[in-house]
Amino acid sequence: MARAGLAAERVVRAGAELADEIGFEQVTPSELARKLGIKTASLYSHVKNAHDLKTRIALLALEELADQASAAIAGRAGRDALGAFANAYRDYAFQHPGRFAAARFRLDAATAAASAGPRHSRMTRALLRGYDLPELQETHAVRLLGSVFNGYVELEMAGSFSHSAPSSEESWTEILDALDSLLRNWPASSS
Amino acid sequence: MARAGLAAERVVRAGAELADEIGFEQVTPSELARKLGIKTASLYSHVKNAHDLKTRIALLALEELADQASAAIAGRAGRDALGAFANAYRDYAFQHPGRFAAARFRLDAATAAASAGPRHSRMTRALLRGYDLPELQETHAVRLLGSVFNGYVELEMAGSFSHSAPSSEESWTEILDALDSLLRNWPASSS
DNA sequence: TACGTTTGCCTAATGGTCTTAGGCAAATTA
DNA sequence: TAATTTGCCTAAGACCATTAGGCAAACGTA
Repeated sequence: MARAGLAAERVVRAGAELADEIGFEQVTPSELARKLGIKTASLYSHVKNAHDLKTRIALLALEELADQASAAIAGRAGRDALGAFANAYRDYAFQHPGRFAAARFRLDAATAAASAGPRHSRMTRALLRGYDLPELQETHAVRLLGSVFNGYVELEMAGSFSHSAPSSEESWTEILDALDSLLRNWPASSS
Repeated sequence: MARAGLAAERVVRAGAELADEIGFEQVTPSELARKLGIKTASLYSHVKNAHDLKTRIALLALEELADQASAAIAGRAGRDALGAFANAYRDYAFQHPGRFAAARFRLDAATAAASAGPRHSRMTRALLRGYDLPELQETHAVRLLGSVFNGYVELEMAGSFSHSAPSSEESWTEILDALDSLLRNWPASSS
C-alpha cells in the first residue's frame, strides 16, 4: 500500500508555517486549504477536524522547542546553562511566534502526557542540578522557572514592555541574573 | 432623550458572565444573544462587532482586577503585601476564569493605554516601595513579578501542576517566599 | 396629555465557516 | 497488468458574523 501519514505531516508543517505568518488563532481549515491551493473539504482526509489540526501543530511546536532547549543546555551549567535555556525559549518565540503560541495550546490530559511536555520539565530539572537546591524545593523552582519564561515572553510579545524604558533586552538579562542569584540562595522553607 | 450606554454595559456584563461559564474564547455574538434570549442581529446596536465585544469584556476584567489588587495591598507592606497582591490575581483567576482570560486579550496600543493596564504597573511599583531596590532595578522587578503572576496562574489553570506532587498551593507560597527573599537581596547589576 | 425622538428589538439577506458524504482519476503495490 | 489506496474533487447542511431596513414601546418635552 502507499505510505500514509507522510501527507498528513506535510499538512501539519504547512499549518505551522501558516501560524507563524498569520497567528496560531487564525489557523483554520479554510485558511490552510487556501495556502495549500486545495479545497477546504480535501483537508479532512489528512486531519480529523479543526481542533485536531491545532493539536498536531501544538505537538510539533512542543517537540521543536524541546529540541532547541536540549541543544542549548548541552555542555553548560549554572548561570551559563540558565541563560542558554531561557534564550532558547525566547528566541524560538520570536522566530516562530505562531508555533510558540501553538505550544501553549490546551491539550487534554492524555495528549499532553504523550507530548514533549514532560521533556521540558525533565530538562528544567537537569538545569537545576547545577544549583544545590534542597530536593523538596526543586519542583517549586521548576515551576517558578516555567512561569517566568512563559510569562515574560508572553508579556513581551504582547508589547507590554515596549512602551517604556529600559529595554526589554536589558530587563531580560537582569532577570536572569536575579533568578541565578535566587537559585544559589534559595531561602529555607518556613514550614 | 432616553439614556444610552446603560444597555451596552449590561450586555458586556452578561458577556463577562458568559466568559466565566463557557470560556472567553467561546464568547461570540451568537452565543451571547442566546444567553440573553434575543436574536444575534439585535446585539449589533449595543456592540460594534465580535472584536469590540471581546475588547469591552477585557476592559471590564482589567478594571475589576485592578480594584481587587488595589484593595488587597491597602495598608500592607513587604512580604505581607506581596502575598496579598499575588493572591488577589490568583483568586480572581479561579473565581472568574473567563474574565481572567479576557484580561489577557491583546488590545491595540491606544486601547491598552486607556485601560486599567497602567494601573497594574503603578500598583506593582507601589508594592516594591516596601523593598529597597536600586531605582534602575525597579522596572526589572516589576516585569519579573508580572511575568511570574501571569505565568504561574496560566500554567496552573492549564493543569500543568496538578499531575505531580507537591501541591500547587505549596509551590505558590514557596515561590512567594523566594520572590520576597530575592527582592530583599536583589543582586547588583554586573553591567 | 399629546408629539416627536430614541431605543431595542425584529425579519431578511449575504457571504463566510466547518463538516460529512460520495465520486473519480492518478499513483502505488502485488 | 489488476487491484488497491490516495488525494483531490463537488455537493450539501448547519451555523456564524454582519448589514439593512422596519416597527412598536418607552421616553422627554411642550
